Amino acid sequence: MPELPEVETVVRELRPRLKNKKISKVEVRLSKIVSLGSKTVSNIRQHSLSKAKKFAAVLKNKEITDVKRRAKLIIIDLSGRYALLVHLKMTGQLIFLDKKRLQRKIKLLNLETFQPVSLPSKWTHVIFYFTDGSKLFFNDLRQFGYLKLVADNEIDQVKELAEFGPEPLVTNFTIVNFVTKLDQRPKMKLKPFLMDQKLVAGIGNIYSDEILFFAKLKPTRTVRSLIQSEQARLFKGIKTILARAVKKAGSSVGDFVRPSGDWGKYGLYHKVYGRSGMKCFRCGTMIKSLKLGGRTGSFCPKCQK
DNA sequence: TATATTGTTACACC
DNA sequence: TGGTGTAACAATAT
Repeated sequence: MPELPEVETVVRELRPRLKNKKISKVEVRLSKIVSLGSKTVSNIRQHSLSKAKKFAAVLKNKEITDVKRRAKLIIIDLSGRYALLVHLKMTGQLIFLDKKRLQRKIKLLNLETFQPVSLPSKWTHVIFYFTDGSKLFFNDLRQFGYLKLVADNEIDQVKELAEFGPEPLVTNFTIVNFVTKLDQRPKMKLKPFLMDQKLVAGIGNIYSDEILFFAKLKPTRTVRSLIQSEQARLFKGIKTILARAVKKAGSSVGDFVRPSGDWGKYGLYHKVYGRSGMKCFRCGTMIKSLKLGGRTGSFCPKCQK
């Protein structure tokens, strides 16, 4: 499940590979995955083209100038004042294969079945072809992810981009900013608070569980109930856990793989996520699971107060 | 076959 | 008006 650390990993590994590459062709195999901003559409002269054809037509011959991240959204900057927004949602993948690896017909391991799969697979919905012979594959088992092509002058109108809260890992996100956010939502429970993209950007189910274990706080505690030292621990937890996870290239839970096909290694360090029914590494108590707002979370009933 | 999965949004309620 | 909580939605595997 790609959250901030996984998306950051994808961006860091794609940036040097994609920068200055020229797109020679885009193949859209499932049109519901792609969309275009209204200004982008109005720039296209051939009105009769299908959405997928328009998408491919605009991208053809564009160069990639940068690859960035905001919250869990990947932003691929393009020449000609366009940007491609990519959201991986639950099961999206971006896999990059250069000419050499394509020729060797390298097979990637499916994380559920551990069977080798070659690309494109039945879950490959969009393929980017570059002029140097390399390819970028967008795969998505659940088909919840999307690729949205927008013009630079309409990027501010992308609602989700405008509404994201602060980036937790930037240095000017301080405890003071964080407490301001806490004060805005006194009644919320801690886990849903952490997962709200408008309050702090980029945290999902895995890292909310891990951050709360680090901070020794129960997911069901209300924001209002936190004393100052607990607010500080929670803030420290956000910074520490996310930074460690980025360092380990994220967690390969579910379908997440890096653009190289390699796994993220932070899953080895999970203390509570996915450990329901197992013993707490710290105190030996059985890790419990709970449902909050329809989401399953795990916590240690003894370590987290 | 019913269920679980997640980020996001729609909507009801106060 | 806006904070809050819940349900619904997308598609698939098991």
